Amino acid sequence: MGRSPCCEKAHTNKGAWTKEEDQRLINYIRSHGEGCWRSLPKAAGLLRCGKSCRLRWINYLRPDLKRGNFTEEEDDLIIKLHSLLGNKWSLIAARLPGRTDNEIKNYWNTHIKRKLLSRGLDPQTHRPINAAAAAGGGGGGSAAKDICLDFRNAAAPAKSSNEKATLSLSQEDTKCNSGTTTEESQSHQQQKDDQTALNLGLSIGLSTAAETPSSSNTAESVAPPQAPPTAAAVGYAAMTQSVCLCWQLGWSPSGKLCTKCHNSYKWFP
DNA sequence: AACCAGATCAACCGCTCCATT
DNA sequence: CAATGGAGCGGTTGATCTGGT
Repeated sequence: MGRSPCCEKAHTNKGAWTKEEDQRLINYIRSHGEGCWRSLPKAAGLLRCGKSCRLRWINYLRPDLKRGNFTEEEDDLIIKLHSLLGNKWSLIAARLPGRTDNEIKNYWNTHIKRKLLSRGLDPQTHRPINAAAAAGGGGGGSAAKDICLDFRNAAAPAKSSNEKATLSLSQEDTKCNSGTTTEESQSHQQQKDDQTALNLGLSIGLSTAAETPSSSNTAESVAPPQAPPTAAAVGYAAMTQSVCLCWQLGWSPSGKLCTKCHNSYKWFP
């Protein structure tokens, strides 16, 4: 059944790249650009798998790579992004110019994990380790679950009629944490600070055609629909319909939406 | 100097996603 | 609509480096 292998394994080199191979790849991409990776090795005269060429180029040879140690700012940004996105290294890398997903992944596993552990935080959930254990059982899920999507509260009488179906990760909006120990409260405070500093303008597009907002959509301007749904309405919608979560993180050049959202929110290009 | 353990990072592997046919 | 193939992603591996004994 399977598909043909991505390359002829019998005739490909493996392991570390030689200078000559690097040079061949660089020369080829300089003159032809990044085209079809599958056919590139042959065209470039390399006995390598296309995937291997792609990886080598992206992770090591690309001219715009920033080599060297990560700065404190980059550290913090990675932690914040990871708390929101989980192990979506490519998305995280997209926010760090000159850094690759592989580099960030390695850095996370070797440095940041330890850093968070030393702060008493679970690297996966970004919650205090005690709380993570207490929340326990199946609670070892991805960090992305940290984002509070608690529509049960929304279904209750709304605190404010202006509540929107928009996730802006400010302190007020992250109500899921409930740590109580001193250690927890310290790291909780840290977490709050982190989240306060970063507003990625996450938005939730309910997959209903009932709303037709008219503003443009950018990371900074995730405007509510003209007549914002009440929290109760949002909660009701969430309970009665499938919810489509489109994260408008603001860095996708294509800004693609799922088909449902695209159809529902007609103001998107 | 020799050995070992832990840390680091480049590269591989298998899988999924998505466009095309 | 299903099959196919290429690209990309995330997890894992293994070679190399570094620091401690």
